[in-house]
Amino acid sequence: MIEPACAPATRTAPVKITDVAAAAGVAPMTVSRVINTPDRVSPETTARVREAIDRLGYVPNLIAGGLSSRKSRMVAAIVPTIAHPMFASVVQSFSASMRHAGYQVMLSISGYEDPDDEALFRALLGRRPDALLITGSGYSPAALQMLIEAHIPVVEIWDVSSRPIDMLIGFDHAQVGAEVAAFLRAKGHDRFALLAAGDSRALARARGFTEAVAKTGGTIVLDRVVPAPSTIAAGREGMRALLPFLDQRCAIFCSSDLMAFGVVTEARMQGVPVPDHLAVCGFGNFELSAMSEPPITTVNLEGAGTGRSAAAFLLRRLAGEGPRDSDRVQVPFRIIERATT
Amino acid sequence: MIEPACAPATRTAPVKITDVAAAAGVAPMTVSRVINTPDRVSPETTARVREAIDRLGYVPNLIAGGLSSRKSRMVAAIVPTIAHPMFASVVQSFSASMRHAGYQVMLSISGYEDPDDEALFRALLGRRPDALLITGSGYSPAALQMLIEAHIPVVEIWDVSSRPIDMLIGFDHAQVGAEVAAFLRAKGHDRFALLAAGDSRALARARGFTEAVAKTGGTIVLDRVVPAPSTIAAGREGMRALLPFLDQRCAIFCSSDLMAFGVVTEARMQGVPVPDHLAVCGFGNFELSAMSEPPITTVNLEGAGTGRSAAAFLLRRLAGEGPRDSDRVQVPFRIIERATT
DNA sequence: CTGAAAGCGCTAACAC
DNA sequence: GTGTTAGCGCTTTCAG
Repeated sequence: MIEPACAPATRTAPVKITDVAAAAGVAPMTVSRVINTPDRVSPETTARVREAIDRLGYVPNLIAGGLSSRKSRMVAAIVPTIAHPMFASVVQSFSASMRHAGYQVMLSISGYEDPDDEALFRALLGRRPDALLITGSGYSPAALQMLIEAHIPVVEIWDVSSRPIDMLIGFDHAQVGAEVAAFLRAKGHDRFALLAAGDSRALARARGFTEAVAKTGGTIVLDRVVPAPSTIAAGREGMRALLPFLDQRCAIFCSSDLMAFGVVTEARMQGVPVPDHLAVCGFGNFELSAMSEPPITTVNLEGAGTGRSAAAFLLRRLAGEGPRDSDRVQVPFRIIERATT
Repeated sequence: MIEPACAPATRTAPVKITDVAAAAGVAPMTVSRVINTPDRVSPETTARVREAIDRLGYVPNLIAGGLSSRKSRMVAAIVPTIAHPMFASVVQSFSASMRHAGYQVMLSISGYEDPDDEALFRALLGRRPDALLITGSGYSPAALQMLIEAHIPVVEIWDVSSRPIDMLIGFDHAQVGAEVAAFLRAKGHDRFALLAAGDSRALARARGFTEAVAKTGGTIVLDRVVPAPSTIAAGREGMRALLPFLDQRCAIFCSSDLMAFGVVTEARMQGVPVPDHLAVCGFGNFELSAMSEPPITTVNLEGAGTGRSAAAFLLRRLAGEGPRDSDRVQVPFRIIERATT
């Protein structure tokens, strides 16, 4: 005959610190110490309190504790999407690191065009996160002002901003575009196409690409912008739009590997030889670009590394350390040449 | 000459409800009413209070409010990963729906093998979420007991459990496997291979597939399990492992579209005709399976629909409505036939 | 090492 | 419509 470990739920009220204290015959404060600073309590008392905690199934109310201690042990994170491997891995590694340190992540997926960033920030800051991770720039001055007034550590990722609020882990998207252009130019191309999602970072990469092409005397034969986020379908359509310009050799830079894969796939369908007649470069180094055939040339960014670094930055500040020069870092990116260029 | 809208940060203490009340010449409670129940305050008072709120940049402390009202307006969500389009879209649609209703999502990415689900639940429940979304089964009895004792609405997604805690939106993974087997059998196959990730749901699909194959007199020539999560690379490797068995026609069921894409890609490399010599079926209906060439036969599941439904279920409960029979629903799935079968 | 008192910032419940 | 009082459940601070 198996008896349930706990009495049936006759008591519906959640057990609180005073219940545990009464059961263990100590003051509430002692229960609090057992949980938060165990080394300041005698072993015997600790044992008695622990037993009461287990027996009653006490789960401390961190909300109440946070109000009192003015520490929520929560951090907020804002990303435009998690549908893209890049941001998914940033979020995944960031929340793993934060959770490991005892912080819970409140995630906000803002989308690409944010109608009301002030409302979003209010909803987040109202929960009094101890720190904040935000993606890129493009927020309104009023919204940014709210962040500043919140007086919490903020790390911006994914984009170098002209005026970082606090900490920063990003790179210059225009520079990526310029380097891809230089890379393709060095491979002998002089006719280029551009396939970009309509978000500000992708557009910055496109701009950098266009300018570098112009500077070196190349031509842009097609400059196509599609609504963010980028998709394989957009890549295939883009390739079809490019067909009329393929009377001569050409190189295309896509704002993500998804698009690049779409271009390569459609090129194969249409009988366009890659890379001989059309060179393709993606962005993001997703598993797809490495594992599809032909493997696709792309730009690598350490998504997981960015998430971990962002967590490390915030945790250092949360541990009480002050600002440093090294709080603003450039994430290294590099072109990974594969079979499509 | 442009003056900053706010005075420089001389005051570092965060503004609270009493500050606003003093500035507007009303009681704190009135400020609270302006924010939470505006129709119970006269227009003149409202205007005065609003002005003070804006001028001081007041952001209500929802933590304190929550402690008092015993509502956190936060919900916790646990998913094994967000790296897969399926879960990414569930999380995305779920959090959009919840945010729309004023709830913030605390996201926990548990991974596939959870070493300590009790610690995870404690960390989450300690923040007193108003509701909880969890993925699948596989939690320890002690951990599940914590959920029950939390007395909050819980929705389980993605899996039908033998003993649902509360609400449920899922499907029977073994049944998916069985239906895929029947589908392939009807297409004349009698030799089968299986490529599964090592998580419990993928294994359930594999089991259903195997059993159905056995029942109808087919043969499993290869049954390969790889560590979760599934990847394109695992698909390519799986295909190479299958090569020795391809002296005769064969059909393979993969536990995700990523793997199926890997199989198809490697098959092309190896000169194995798809679907004539090898039929391939994936799972998940990611964009990749629809947009790659050849498009891949797969099983469709409404990820975004699941997230929305889960949110709707929880919101209905949070609005005070009681349990219903319809709180447990089967998500429809269906096989989408494309060019690989 | 342990306890008592006094809040944290807000809202429920009850006056007026 | 508005104000007052009394907590929410915990931790800070200060005494023992």
